[in-house]
Amino acid sequence: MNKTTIYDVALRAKVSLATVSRAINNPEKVKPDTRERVLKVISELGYKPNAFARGLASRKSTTVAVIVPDMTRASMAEMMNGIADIARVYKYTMLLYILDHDELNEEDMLRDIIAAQVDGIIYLNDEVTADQYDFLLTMRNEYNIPVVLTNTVYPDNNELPSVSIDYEKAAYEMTQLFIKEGRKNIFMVSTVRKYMVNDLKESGYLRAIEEAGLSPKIMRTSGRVNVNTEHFNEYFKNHVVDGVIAVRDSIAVSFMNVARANHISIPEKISVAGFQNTKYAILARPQLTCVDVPIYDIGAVGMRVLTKLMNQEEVTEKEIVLDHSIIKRQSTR
Amino acid sequence: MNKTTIYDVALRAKVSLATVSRAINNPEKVKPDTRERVLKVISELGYKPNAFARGLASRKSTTVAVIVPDMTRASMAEMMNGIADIARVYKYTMLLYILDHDELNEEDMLRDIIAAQVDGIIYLNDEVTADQYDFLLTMRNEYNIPVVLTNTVYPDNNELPSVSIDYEKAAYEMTQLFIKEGRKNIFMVSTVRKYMVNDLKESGYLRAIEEAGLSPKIMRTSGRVNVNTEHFNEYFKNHVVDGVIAVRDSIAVSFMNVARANHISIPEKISVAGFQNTKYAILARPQLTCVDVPIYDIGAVGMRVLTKLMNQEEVTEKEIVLDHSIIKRQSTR
DNA sequence: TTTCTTTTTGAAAACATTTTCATAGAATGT
DNA sequence: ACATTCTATGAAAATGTTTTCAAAAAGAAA
Repeated sequence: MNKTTIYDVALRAKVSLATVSRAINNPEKVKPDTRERVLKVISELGYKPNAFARGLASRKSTTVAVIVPDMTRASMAEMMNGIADIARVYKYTMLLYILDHDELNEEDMLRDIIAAQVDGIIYLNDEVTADQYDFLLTMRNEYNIPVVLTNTVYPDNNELPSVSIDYEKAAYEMTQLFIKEGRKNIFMVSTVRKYMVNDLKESGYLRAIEEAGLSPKIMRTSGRVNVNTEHFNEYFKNHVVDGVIAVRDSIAVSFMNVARANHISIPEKISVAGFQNTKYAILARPQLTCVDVPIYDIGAVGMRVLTKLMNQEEVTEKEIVLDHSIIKRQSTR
Repeated sequence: MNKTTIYDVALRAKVSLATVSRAINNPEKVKPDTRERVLKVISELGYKPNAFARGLASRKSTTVAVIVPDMTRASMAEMMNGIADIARVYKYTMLLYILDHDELNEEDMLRDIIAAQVDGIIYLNDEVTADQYDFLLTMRNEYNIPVVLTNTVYPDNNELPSVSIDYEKAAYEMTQLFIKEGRKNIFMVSTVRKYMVNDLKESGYLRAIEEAGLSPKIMRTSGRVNVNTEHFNEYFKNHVVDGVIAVRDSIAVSFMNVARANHISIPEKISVAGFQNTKYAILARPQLTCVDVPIYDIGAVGMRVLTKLMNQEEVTEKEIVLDHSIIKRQSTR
């Protein structure tokens, strides 16, 4: 068992506890030779301060809460990697809260998070409900815990810092691309369930369509593959279509499958594009044109911003927008 | 700020700290009416014990370390969901350790984990190196922290409990299926990099092939899509093939793409199958036959076993094997 | 030197719990 | 009614740090 405490170190280095503690946390406050002596003993003994005692005494945890609605969403894993890499650099530990079927049981979680005394919260979601936003605001304002949103923006309120891309613009550009290709009947395939980011994509699409004097056509389907396959078959029987921009890669691929089944060639008859640049896009045939979202970077930058906030450093930008790009592949011409 | 401490509760309920603590942690040791009175005050005040003080005093953390090699592997997310759901039920908090490029920096992590005083460790990986296994054994044997492996087994040593499926058998069955279809030149496409689970799949494949008196053909490729596409083109120019069993869905899909590009029809000419039953399998055309691995359950059961171990309950089975099934789709006939 | 700052250090308090030990009171047995 | 066991409670110790405050040591200024 690891029983090495700060006492052991102090004893062996012939200094007091206070000095050991300082040697670790405020090295500049202890004379160079004693500091070195202490540090040497620490490494000899393999001493590591007990996280609980430390947290209790300092009222700091060097822990951040990572709140995730649903791990299975494709973007989450990559974003987590970004967060983890930065957290490692700054020596933060991650406490993971996966929401229960998207339910944020505020009572419980609030208590948990308070009890854990996390130093910061990073919220990973393409969607924030008003309740959830309120909850996060409470955490920040009442409990003084910095909060960063990644891959989301909350409309009409940028009180909480966020890191994302400009989804509106991305959709706008993608739509323009379709228009330049001469497409006239461009559909946006969005989700039935409302997501903030999808709203942004829709409005970018609408802006481009209106500018071009075309008529907007938004179809909403389920994110579930087997459901939307049926739905596509039904829907496009009655509609003329020569372009489809889906809010997710997987939906785009799903549409391409339906098109192939109906012997409609892509991209000759219909151009198709998606969002995110996942593995689905590359494995699909034809390979899918899509908006590349720098998901890893969003996580990494989000965590970096959080470290700044936790150290009371000034954060100049509240709403950080990273660059996206459009990756042209074979599903458009 | 949340300043409600156990003192406030004690004062208001007119009992001592000890009683409050007991009312929370050992309800049976306090008289029903006092208990109720205390609990009532607790909820009135919204009191939640400080996790640090609690951890410090009790030397327990109700926290488990979840060690993940790389979040982006498709199975991780779903497994995490399983773990999280069970952790929630048993009120455990998850500390997430994502390895740095698969490197387990033992020194650091060991210290971290010790310092955090986690009550248990759950290790998510389809691969455990000897070093990593030693590390985990140390944690268990020297520091008395229970460890559970999920989706892995370590050959020739089942000291540490594990939860997985029988990959050997699954591969064996899949290969038999191909043989029954009359396939003679069945390839197993595995990874260049060695993974324990892939070794198991290979040996299941070999067993079936040998039983049938066919000659085994194992090809190893990269997991990276763009790399293996090239590789497939090259390799199968010089080989007769009528069956391909890939160790991952994505590799199988990747192979199907190459086959299509070469106008080889699936499943007429070649049967193809994968492992895991991911979304790739469903989005692919033809849809992919594959082994369904109950990934969520593996996580959930793993976590459940860990809770038992943490509570010193007896765990009868050390090596838990969950059921798999073969899902037949259009890529086999 | 002597005095005044500044730096470095240690003693002790604070952090918020759980747990041990002792004791008062209630319940049980005789 | 008395002795004995059991139950419910509180006082105080223990957990392992950080931080405050005061004092000692060192350095600078006179």
